[in-house]
Amino acid sequence: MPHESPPQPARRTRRKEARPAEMIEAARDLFIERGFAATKLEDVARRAGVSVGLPYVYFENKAGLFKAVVRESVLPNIRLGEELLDSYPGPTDDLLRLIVNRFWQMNREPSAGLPKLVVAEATNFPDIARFYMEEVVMRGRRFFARIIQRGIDRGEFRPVDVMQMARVMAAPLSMLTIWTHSLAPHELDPGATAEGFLDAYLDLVLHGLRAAPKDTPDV
Amino acid sequence: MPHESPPQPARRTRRKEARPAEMIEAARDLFIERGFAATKLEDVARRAGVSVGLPYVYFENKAGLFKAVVRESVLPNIRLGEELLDSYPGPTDDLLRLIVNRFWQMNREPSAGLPKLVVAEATNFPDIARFYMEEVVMRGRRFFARIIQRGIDRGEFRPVDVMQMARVMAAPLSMLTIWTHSLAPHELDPGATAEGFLDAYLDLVLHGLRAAPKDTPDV
DNA sequence: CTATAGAATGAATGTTCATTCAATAAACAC
DNA sequence: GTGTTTATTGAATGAACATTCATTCTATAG
Repeated sequence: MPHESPPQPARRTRRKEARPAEMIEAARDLFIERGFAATKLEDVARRAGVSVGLPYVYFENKAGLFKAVVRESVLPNIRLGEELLDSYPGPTDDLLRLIVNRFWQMNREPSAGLPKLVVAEATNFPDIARFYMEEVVMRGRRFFARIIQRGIDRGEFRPVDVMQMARVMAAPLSMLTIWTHSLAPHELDPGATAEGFLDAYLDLVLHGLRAAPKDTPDV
Repeated sequence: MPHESPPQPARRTRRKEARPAEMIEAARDLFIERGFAATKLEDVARRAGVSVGLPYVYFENKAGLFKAVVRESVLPNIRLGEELLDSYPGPTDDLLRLIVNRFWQMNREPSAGLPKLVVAEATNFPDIARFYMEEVVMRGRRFFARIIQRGIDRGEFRPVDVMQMARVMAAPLSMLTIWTHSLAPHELDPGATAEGFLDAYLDLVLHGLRAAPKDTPDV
């Protein structure tokens, strides 16, 4: 008989640094798909390519892993749009279009399932809910508030209650993200695409905020 | 010693007709609060005032109870707004304001937590997801589409992609409902009320759909 | 008042996991 | 090579929980 197992990555490799991230990623995907309670740690371990016992070396327990998932998945995606907002010189219309485009790209990443997960588990994990409120929700509101304020300051948008309008503007995008990871796979209307939704969203928002209704261009 | 237990409802009463509804209600509240997997049937039974075994007399198992919860909780609240839409004679602006008011009232009922529950469990219960898509989502979209079409037909709203805009218009309301049963209890901004949200929502939508931008009133 | 049907109970069962930890084997020092 | 450290394993443990069903009790008929 010739040699054995050349392509297999050799079980029991020691990679102390890479393990936590790999387990967090595996846990994130399964928690998002099935929810916290319905996810077995054994499945997480299998997907991460480790044994059942290893998560307990790096995390206190299942809840600790969950908290790590939320904390680690939240931070990366936050600064992207904020930089854009600060540097963009053109009209706020176009800025918003650009931001929606970036959002649409981000929405395809696996971590985009987090909002659904957090919403589903908020009651069972109050400290995670608080963390998410501070780090994501409040930050997101301020982000949209700044965009609206920018439009008002430049005379492009009419004056509105900026903080409330920020919440309303964020809502359809949050809903789209949650939707993508829940009911979207069971969509019955072939025309109900994310692109169509975002087009209509921009249409409504830009018309709804526009300052000087002097002309009425089509679409 | 005088008599015993006059106010107690006497354990082991036989009420074949009332039991299912009572267990469904108890299950609904707990499923919404904790999620399906994290809810113990023993807790459901206790809250419904029955023994652990009784749910299995009326439902096949825990999943069967879950499905009954969704099916029973969905139907009641649907026709309310549709009747209003058919009978209302005035401007579509006012009709929408009225509908949002009714929605706001419905949002306080316990069954308003269903969207969050369905979204959270959609992946684990595909047939429930399909049912909900048909009975609630599609119906809701058609409802909003009819409102928009009504406004366009009456010359009050500008022409838009009606089906897409219906989805966008429904999104903030769905989001508010989900929000109420997830992160709202951890709100950090005292000004972030549901009323303020709905005011801004109406403000945005009515300006965003308005047909003839001849004047620019405040508010 | 007694008998019968069937609604309701709750102790018992079996399974499904989260969690533990003694054993194993990479990696590295010498 | 040999010894030491420690990352990793996976069988074993025990608790939690869904589900069952023989028994108990209520309501109603006769």
